[in-house]
Amino acid sequence: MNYKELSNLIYPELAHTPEEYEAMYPARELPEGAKVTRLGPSPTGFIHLGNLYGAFVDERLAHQSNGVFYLRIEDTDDKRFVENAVETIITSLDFFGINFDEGVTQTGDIGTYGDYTQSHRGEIYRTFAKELLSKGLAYPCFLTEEEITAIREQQDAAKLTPGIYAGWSKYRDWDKDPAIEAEIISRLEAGEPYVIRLKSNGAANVSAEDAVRNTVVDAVRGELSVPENFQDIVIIKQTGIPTYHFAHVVDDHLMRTTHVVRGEEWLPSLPIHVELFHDLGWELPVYCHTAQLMKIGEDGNKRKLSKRKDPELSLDYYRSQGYHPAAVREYLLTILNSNYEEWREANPDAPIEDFEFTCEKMSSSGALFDLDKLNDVSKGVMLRIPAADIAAWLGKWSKEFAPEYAYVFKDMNYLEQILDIGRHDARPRADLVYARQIMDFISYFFEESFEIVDEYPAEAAADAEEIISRYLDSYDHSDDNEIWFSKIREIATDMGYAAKPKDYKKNPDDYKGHVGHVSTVIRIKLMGRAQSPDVWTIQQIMGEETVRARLSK
RNA sequence: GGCGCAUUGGUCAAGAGGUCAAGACGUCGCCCUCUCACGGCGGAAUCCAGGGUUCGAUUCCCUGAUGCGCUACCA
Repeated sequence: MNYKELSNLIYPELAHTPEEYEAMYPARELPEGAKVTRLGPSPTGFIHLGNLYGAFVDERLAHQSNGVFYLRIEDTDDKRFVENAVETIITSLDFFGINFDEGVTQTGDIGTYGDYTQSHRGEIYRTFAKELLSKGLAYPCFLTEEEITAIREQQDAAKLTPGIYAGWSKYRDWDKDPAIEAEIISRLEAGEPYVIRLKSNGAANVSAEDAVRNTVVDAVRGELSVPENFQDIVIIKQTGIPTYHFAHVVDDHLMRTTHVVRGEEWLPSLPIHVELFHDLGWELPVYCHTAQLMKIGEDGNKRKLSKRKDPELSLDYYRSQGYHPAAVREYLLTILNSNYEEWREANPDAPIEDFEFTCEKMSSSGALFDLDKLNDVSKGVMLRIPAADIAAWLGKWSKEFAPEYAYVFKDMNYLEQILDIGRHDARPRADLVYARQIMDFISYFFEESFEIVDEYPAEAAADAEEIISRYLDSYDHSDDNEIWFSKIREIATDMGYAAKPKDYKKNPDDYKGHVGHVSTVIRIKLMGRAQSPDVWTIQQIMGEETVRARLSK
């Protein structure tokens, strides 16, 4: 029996030939330089910051080159499937502004290079597996788990590289041994389970410097010298489903992906992909192996973001804390491209799309996620969003994640005024960070959440009652900021406080305290806390009634 | 164990064979100031180690260390 006959025995009837698939999915007609990228999540229903990080690279690369960005569902691991996962993936990415041009959507596939769900593409994978079989570049393998374990033990004992490769699977060279040929045929006919393995051309167990190497250009890391693969890796599992390696090669070729963006954990399997592309006679895509986002583990060491261990890094965490998607995007870009911050400083109001993202500017070592930095970036982003938009966005957030704050949204006009305090000054305030923080920051504006949390300053505590009553007596809601403050000064000096903090600092013995202490007493009575924006402005927004009520309580 | 990738302040990082080794976040101090925030000024803080090449290496080479990853019919 020759290779072709064996391939026909394994896959007797297939709808199309490889050539037909090539014709069905022709090279894309796109403008010069357009990049085709894809996101290929497994439907585990969990997307974290690291996924978003990668998705941004794909999205930017495609969209800034007028290319195509598509979503492919990589569900070749049947054990990991989670219900509704696809919906979760699409909606969470959409929330952060990641939109696909093609591929799987909630209402079916879009585009002519599908099907975009790997589990629906069995026929295609079989066709190309058959192609490899018929050329003697793949073979059926009946090794059982026990046999493989035994092989591994022998290899360990002999200090050889573990795995199935030349010399270890008797099925590899079936064509040279009639007995094995007969065994394969009879087991195939009996319907016994088997996998299809690549019959690698590489030489096994040669030293690192003697290994044959190929040069692959990686857009992030530059030239990579990748050693030749020699492992007979599985391309089609017992279930008939392809492994990632095979699906990646077939899909990215047929879907005409130009740039494969993936995490650096794939670097070690690059040799496999290089061989597969070569065996199928296809051109390699441009690889962009990105560094992983890391975090500090319990042991104080850096480690990869983990789905299991870091639920707080799930995208939902940021949504529920109420980080604005634009802030998360902005932060991601700052760690994605080292020249982004500089660009942003020069173009404070430009849309993010104007920034020219490049793989070359990506770091090849993993960055730690930095919440402080995110918060800082967020302040700047929030400043650029109009108060009305923030108010509306907060309302949506509250409905979904924090209904207990419903009272904040009863009067949207009131809320907008609150959010806008000090934001249009020459040196605007930047104190809005994320929704939960904002709820706390503005809590004193609402009777529902107003409470006295700070104590009067020691310098003025004894006089607090008198300060409040004098203040209330002199209070005129129509005073402008200047008159209002001159009255505070008057109360302060009257009662033995310095009109200027400097005077008090110079001669602390001449005064009980300074005007700041006096105004802090008022601030605490009114806002419940020692720190807040300008008192006069807050009073104007709160309204006379509330001000008088709080002062007289 | 083998293989791969990485290594500049606490964090993110720029950088070139000769620099006072950018900048941002954080931190500390001062200034502005009714508090806070904003803003301004200033400080502390970094080239993993050892060899080699060189007049000179943080930069180039080697070795080691450390971290991360891969070593599945998971992706």
